[in-house]
Amino acid sequence: MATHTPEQLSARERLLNAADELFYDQGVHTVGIDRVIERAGVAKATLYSTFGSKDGLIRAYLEGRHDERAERINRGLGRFDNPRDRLLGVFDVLSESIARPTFRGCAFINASAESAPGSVVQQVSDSSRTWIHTLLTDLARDAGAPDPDGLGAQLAMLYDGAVVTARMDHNLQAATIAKSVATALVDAAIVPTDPADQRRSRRAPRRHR
Amino acid sequence: MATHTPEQLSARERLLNAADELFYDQGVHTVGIDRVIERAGVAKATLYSTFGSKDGLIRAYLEGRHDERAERINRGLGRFDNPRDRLLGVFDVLSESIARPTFRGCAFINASAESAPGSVVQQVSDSSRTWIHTLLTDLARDAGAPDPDGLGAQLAMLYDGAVVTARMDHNLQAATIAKSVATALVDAAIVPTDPADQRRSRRAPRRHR
DNA sequence: GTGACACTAGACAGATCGGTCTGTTATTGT
DNA sequence: ACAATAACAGACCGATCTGTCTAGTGTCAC
Repeated sequence: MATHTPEQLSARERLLNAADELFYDQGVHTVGIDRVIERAGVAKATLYSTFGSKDGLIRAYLEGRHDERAERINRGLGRFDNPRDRLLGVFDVLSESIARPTFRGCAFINASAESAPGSVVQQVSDSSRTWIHTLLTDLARDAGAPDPDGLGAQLAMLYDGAVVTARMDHNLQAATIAKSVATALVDAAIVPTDPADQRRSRRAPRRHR
Repeated sequence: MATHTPEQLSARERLLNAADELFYDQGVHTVGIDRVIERAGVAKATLYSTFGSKDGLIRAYLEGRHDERAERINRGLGRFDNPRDRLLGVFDVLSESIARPTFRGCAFINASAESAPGSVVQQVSDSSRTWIHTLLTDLARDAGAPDPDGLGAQLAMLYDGAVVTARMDHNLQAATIAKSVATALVDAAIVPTDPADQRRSRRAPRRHR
C-alpha cells in the first residue's frame, strides 16, 4: 500500500529496489545494511520494522527475483504456438536476460555460494529451482518426450550451465550454445508420432492436438 | 577435526589446509582470518608474513584448488586408451569428485559469487576456466570433432551445469546426466573415419550453426 | 485537538573484520 | 657462542557489521 502520491514509492518498495540492485550486483553478504538504507533513503528502523532482519530482506529480495524470472519466462513463452518451440524457447528468454547490462548470473546460485546450508537462502533457492525443473519437465511432456523427467533434468542442467558460463566468462552467446545442445537433445528424444512422417526430418512441425 | 600432527607440517601447509577446508566449505568472505589461524594453530603474524594479506591466502587457496583438480583430471584420464573415452572421461572424473562427502561445488564459481570483478578471485578463476575449456577443446580435436571449439564450448558449459546442479540440488547423478548429454553430442558430431565402420546405429550427425 | 501510525535521523552496543605491532621462545648456520 | 630466522601468543587499531533504542516529524482518522 503506497501511503501517499502514487509517483512516490513506499519505504518498502524503495528498500526492496535498493536491496535488489546491491545484493544482486555485489552479493548478499558483502553488502551491509547501511549501504541498503543509504541507497533507499530510508531509516534503519524502518528496515527492521518492515523486514524484521537482514535475513528477512534477503528472503524478500530472492522471492522478488523468483517472481520476476517466472513472469518473464511465462510471458516470453507466450510467443510460441507449439510445444517444441516453447520448450526450446526457455533458452531464448534466457538469452535476453543474459544480454541485459545488469546481468550477473543467477541470484540463487550466487547467494547460495555465500550462505550456510539450511539458511533462508537455501529455502527460497530450492523452491525456485524446483519451479524451473518442473517447468522444463512439463514442457518436455507437452512436446511428446517419452521420458520427460530425463529430458527435463538434462535441460535444467543445461540452463544452469548457460547461466554460469555467461556470468563467469562474460559470454553473451552462452544461451545460444545451450539452445543448440537442447535442440539436439529434443530432436533425438522426440520421434514423430505420425507413421507417415517417420522420415528423418527433424524440422517437421507436426500439428497434432 | 584435529587429526593433523602440528610438528610435521609447516606453518604454510597448515594454513593452506585450514584455509582450504574453511574457505571451500563456508566461503572466502564469510570465513575470517581468526578462524583460519585458529584451525591451523598458527599465529596471525605468521599468516601475514607468509601470504601478505587475506587476498594472498585466497589466491593460494584457489591456485591449490586448480592444481588439485587439474592433477585429478589428468590422472583420471590416464585410464582411457582412446580419444573419445578420454573426452567423455572428464565427466567420469567429475562424478567421483561429486561423490566425495566434502563436495560443495566449484571453488571458483563460489568464490566468484562473493567477490568483486577484477579481484584476485577473478584472475585465478579465469585461468582455471581457460584450462578446462582448452582441455575439452583439445580432447574434442583428438577425438576427431570437425568443430572442436564448438564442441569444447558445449561440453564446458555442460561441465558447469553438472557442478552447479550437484551442489544446489545435492544431486549425485549430475555428472552421469551430463555424460549422457555429452555422449549424444559427441556421437552426433564425430563421424567414423574408417569407411568400413559406417554403421547406421545412430542418427546422422548434425552441426549447429 | 488528540491519539495512532509511519517514518526519519542518528547515537549506541557488542561483535567481528583485516591488519599491525610488541615481545618471547626454539631452532638453526657459522 | 651468537646472530639470524621462524614461529609463537596476544594486545591493539580503526573500521564495519547487525541490531536496538531514543527522540522528533508529519499525516490521518475521529
